[in-house]
Amino acid sequence: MYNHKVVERKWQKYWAEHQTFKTGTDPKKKNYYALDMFPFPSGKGLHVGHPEGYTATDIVARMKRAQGYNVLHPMGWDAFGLPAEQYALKTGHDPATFTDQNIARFKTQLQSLGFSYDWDREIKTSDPKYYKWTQWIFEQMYKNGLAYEAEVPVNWSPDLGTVVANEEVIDGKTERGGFPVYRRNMRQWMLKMTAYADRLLEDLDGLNWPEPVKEMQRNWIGRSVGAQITFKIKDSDRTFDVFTTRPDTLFGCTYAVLAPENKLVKEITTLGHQADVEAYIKQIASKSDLERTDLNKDKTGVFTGAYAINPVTEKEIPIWISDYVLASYGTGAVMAVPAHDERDYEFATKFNLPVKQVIAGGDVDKAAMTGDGEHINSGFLNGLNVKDAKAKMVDWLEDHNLGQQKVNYKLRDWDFSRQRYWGEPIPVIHWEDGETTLVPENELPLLLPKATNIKPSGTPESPLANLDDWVNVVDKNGRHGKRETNTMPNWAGSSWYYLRYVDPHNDEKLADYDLLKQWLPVDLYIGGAEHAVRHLLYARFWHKVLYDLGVVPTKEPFQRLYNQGLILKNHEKMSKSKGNVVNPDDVINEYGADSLRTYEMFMGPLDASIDWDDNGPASTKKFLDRIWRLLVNDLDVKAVPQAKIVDENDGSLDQIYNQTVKKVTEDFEALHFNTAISQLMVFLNAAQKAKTIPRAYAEGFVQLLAPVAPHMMEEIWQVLGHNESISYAAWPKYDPAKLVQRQVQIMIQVNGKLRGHFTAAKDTSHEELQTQALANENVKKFTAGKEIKKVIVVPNKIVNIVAK
RNA sequence: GCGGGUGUGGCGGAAUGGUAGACGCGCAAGACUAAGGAUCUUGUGAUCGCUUUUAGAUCGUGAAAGUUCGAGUCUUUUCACCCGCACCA
Repeated sequence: MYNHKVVERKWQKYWAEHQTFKTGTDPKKKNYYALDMFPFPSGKGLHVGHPEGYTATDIVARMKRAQGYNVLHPMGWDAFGLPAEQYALKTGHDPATFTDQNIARFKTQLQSLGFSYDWDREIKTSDPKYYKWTQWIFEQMYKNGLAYEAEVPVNWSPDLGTVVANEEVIDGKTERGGFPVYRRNMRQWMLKMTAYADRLLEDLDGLNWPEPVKEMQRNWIGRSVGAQITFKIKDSDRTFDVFTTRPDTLFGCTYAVLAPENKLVKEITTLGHQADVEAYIKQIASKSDLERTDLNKDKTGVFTGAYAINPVTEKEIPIWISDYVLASYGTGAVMAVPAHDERDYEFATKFNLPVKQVIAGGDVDKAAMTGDGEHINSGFLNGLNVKDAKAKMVDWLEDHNLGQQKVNYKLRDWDFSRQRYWGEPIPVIHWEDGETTLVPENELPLLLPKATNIKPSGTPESPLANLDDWVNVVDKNGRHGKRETNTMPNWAGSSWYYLRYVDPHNDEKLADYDLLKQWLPVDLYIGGAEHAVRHLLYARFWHKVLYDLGVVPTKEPFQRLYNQGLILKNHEKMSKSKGNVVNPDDVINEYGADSLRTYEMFMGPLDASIDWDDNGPASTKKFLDRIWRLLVNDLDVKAVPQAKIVDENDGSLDQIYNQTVKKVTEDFEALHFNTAISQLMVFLNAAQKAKTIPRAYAEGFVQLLAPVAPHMMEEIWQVLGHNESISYAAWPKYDPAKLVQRQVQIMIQVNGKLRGHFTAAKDTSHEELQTQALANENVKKFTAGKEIKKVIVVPNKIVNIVAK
């Protein structure tokens, strides 16, 4: 009987001792880079969702090795970040120790699944040897004007004691922990991601990624073309700019709205309105983002008392403030055209502001008219449609120096500061004379100091601010300075880790350029869809920056991306609180890693979210055990059953074997593991029924299954008489000549309904098929007394008789 | 509200416009057994029919319409669920 506990341990040991999965460097071979999204080593250990994506890449990696590729298949740890720090705070642990313990546990678990990682290339983002280069990349960005400090509106989470990026705010709450987020201005380090907006958008087109992910990134970047228009303020030499996608409606602009956070607000508010405006701003500031969105239906705002001049009508329009105008998009000010914008319409209706229709159609007494139409009340635009009017208005604005065409993005610069301890220190010193300098490159890494009190300070300073010895520095001229106390967000380390795997021990560079040239871009990258925007956008951004610096040879990091689905339990996400978590350790213990791997690949399409079936691993174990019994002698487990596994080929399995080789190879390549395994089951069923199995077919079958269930297949491979690991045995090939069926089943339809069938030799002529079909007894019943109008013959498939 | 996706047996799921339900789970019957939760064999969409065997008939891929000799697959409308974005001017 097959004992998975003994055999799995045996081969895991063998692989480690023989360095079976050391990355190949044979210059004669092609290279293949199969990458998993590295995990954040949480305290909970691996859950059953992790092995799904990991098994998928492992299968491809193993197949590629057998197909003669050098394969880079690494694993590492996304070790910095809030969850570890939160947990450490709660339990009084040091996050470094705690993280290392978690890593050790994760690694043991991953190894027990038999993944073919090259563990010599293991990395962790919290390792100074690693984050030295994270800091180095930051410094390059700073030198190139891509990292800058600014007072910006941020998402502040008092509960976490830090700001979070826009991308980390879900429904007005923090992604981690679900805490409320408040808007406030803070001095932050920003990365100028917007400078790459167009390239991030354009280069999506060439990527082999799921279309929904590309679409999400496009939406997130949110490019829109419009005009920036300058408005003068009445009785003042001040002006402000607005961004609009509808410059054609400028004649209909009857008021303007500034975001409450707009700096201009204080300056223009007239004496009589100061109290109102201040009260409103205060009210807005005390509301979380969530509360602000909840107020969606009901628009709020106050009049500033100031007026602007509509540049085209030269009429006075009131300036209001309202939180429906976002400070962080465009210019933080809008021109309101209530007749042709739903939001403006709602606001104007509520506050009794004038509505002026400038495009014919609709009924602006009832609702805003946002469609296309002929311009009216619009001077030189009258009679034009929207498209032409836009162009003409932009020309007019440019001629009069009042505005120009402008492209805007929803994408914001990346808020790169966290007021927390467990992250990469930002290598910057602020000097007493106001100068800001980088920590010199030869002094990197700037180590994260050991600290006992890592509680968030609740202020814009991180806990590092309390470490006087660390914070205070003096240069050789006696000038005093303070280190930057903000740390990097945990997306920093994960934005370039795939580069480090290529050359993980290099002390001179983040990775050797020639090696990067050999391995990039990543051929296959599999991970969860939750990273569709954030991680993948950040990584692409960093990659492009490094490309411009000549550090990496490609424009894009990941050529082919695939998202694995979730594994559900009773149609719900698994979670501790629901008590429906399946622990892979238990499954491995009872059924073996091979059974778990096979089940997770068999359960359905890789990208679908599918319910976990408690019988699943048992069923795949049954399948694997049937293979074992078929190929290994019951009495002497070191030999094959001689009567069954023979050197002669009686031809009975020819067709199905060759079909299986073809389908499994193609399906693995396409990541259709469920249908590949199903085909292997079909072959096994046929092989069990066959009198004998040619040894070559038995071996080929074992090879095809080896990427999925490597431990048992290694063992059987050995029983079949091989001394070397199955990993590099050349991948089976199929003989196209043997795929062809001699006999085919021809289905007969009458008026599109199936009425019978017969067997015919392949490539029987049209006429012959038609004659045979019409002669069928059951068919005659349905054609009797009817006129045969037409007979459609699809060779080797079907005959359809149209009778009336 | 906008964008994207998915709807197929009791369940997970297969099906280049050409035999719907491959493969597996579950279930049922039988065999081997002291026993079986092991293993093997057979059956398994619904309804009817046949029930001595072999056939066979009607319906059936969320719903409705359309294109076609022929639609799970293509088109339109609609419903449900899931994911993403959510005042982006």
